[in-house]
Amino acid sequence: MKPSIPKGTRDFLPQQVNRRNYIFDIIRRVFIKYGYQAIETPVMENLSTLTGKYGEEGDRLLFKVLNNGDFLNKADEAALRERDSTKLIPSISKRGLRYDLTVPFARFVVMYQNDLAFPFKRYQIQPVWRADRPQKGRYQEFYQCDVDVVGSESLSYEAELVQIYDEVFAQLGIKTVIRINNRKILAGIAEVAGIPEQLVDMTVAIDKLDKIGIEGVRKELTERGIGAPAIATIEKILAIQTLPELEQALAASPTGLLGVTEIAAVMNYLEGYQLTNTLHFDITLARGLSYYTGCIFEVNVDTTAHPDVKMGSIGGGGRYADLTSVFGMRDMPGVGVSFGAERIYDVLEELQLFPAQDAAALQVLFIAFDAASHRYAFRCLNQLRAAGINADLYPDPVKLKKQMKYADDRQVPYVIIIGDQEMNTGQLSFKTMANGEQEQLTMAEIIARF
RNA sequence: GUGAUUAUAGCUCAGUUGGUUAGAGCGCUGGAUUGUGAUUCCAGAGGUCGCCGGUUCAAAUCCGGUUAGUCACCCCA
Repeated sequence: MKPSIPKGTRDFLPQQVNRRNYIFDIIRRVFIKYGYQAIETPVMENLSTLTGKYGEEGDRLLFKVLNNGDFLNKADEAALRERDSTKLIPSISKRGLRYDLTVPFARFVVMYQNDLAFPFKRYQIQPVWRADRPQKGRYQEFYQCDVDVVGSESLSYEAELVQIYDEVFAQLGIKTVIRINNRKILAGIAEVAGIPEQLVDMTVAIDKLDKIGIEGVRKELTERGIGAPAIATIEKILAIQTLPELEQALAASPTGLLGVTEIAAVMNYLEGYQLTNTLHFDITLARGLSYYTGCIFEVNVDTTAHPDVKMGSIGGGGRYADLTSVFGMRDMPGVGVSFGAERIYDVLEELQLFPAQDAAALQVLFIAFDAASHRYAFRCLNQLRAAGINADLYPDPVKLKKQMKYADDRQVPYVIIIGDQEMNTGQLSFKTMANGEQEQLTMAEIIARF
């Protein structure tokens, strides 16, 4: 049979795994430094935990897991007869693959509320699954790196998350623009424009501004049934750049003013803190139609510093007033952000920012001529490993050519060749692959080289 | 859910208006070289042209269907 893997999934070669771990390690270390703790949740959740949390589109993109056993015998007869898949699902599938890390986290918080200390600061780096049609940079299985704090409304956490973004991308060497806005400001705009009940329509349209331009947004707003006077008001406010001007424009909306105050408070926390990346208040940032209620964030590659990189957002998040009420626990506010690890990988690759020397790589390969020197080499190998040097021994004393070729394929920087001569003198042939130079060194001298 | 596009050697791909035995590069195996990789030279192995059907004297090539991949839209990371 011809081997293959499911659509939208990927295998990772050793180099790719090392590079992915490089990204995850940086992110993880920063999370830990800021006091966040790791949790993990199962790949599968009860389907009832997942359905209805991501909208109609989200339900369609959920991977459902077929029940074990004689599931058809227990299937909904009527739905089966009508060939109604949607109606049939509950009776044949009770589990699904997690769609994101936020909903499982909400479930987790409710289940362990008595064991957690609030504010609870958690991070989670795990794969999620979506039955979307795959395309460039989008997969059915991909990793999310989420960091959230729940149980506090303090805006100092918003400031802290900006610092986390800043520090991670500084360490990765990517210049980014961290954009910040506030849902309450968007609500204020809708109020001032006289269309408070069409807030969602307005946000969805504004969110596309980068992509479709002001003309496109105008068209989209019109299509969504928003009148010309309201559109004019919206456009006028979207052009505003500074907080004081915005305060004036939103004077009629207490919610809008609160949003402005919140942004100012976050900026205030960050005053005097030296950011490596650009923090930019962007009134046009909207972040889709998700559950955010306060500050929202999005991170993009700085196109001034990296003009050739064409990449969507590489991170985003925001504050939500109530994470857990769908699971019966009220008044649990939180704020969190996510890192788009898959996209960050692509950016680092394009900018050639991955470290050249791979920490996990093999450093030395032993090569032997015959059975006796192979046994001798095995003991030398143990000494190198005991000294903490990544070392390996070719498994058989076959032709040198074959062993050397393996060393080359493994891209090992040094080879130690052992034969009669070396065993008798204790002076091993230590070869530097890059230039082909060979030296006669004792084990002690070799270990001292690393 | 909508649309476009691709499928030929292990991999990446050529293959003319349909016409002899389907090619290249890389990789693989052996040799030049029984103590040396990457470099050089020589030789060799390796293909049911995704699958099913149709047109034709003749199909990798044209037509229909089908499966799978890729890309874009919707949405999203």
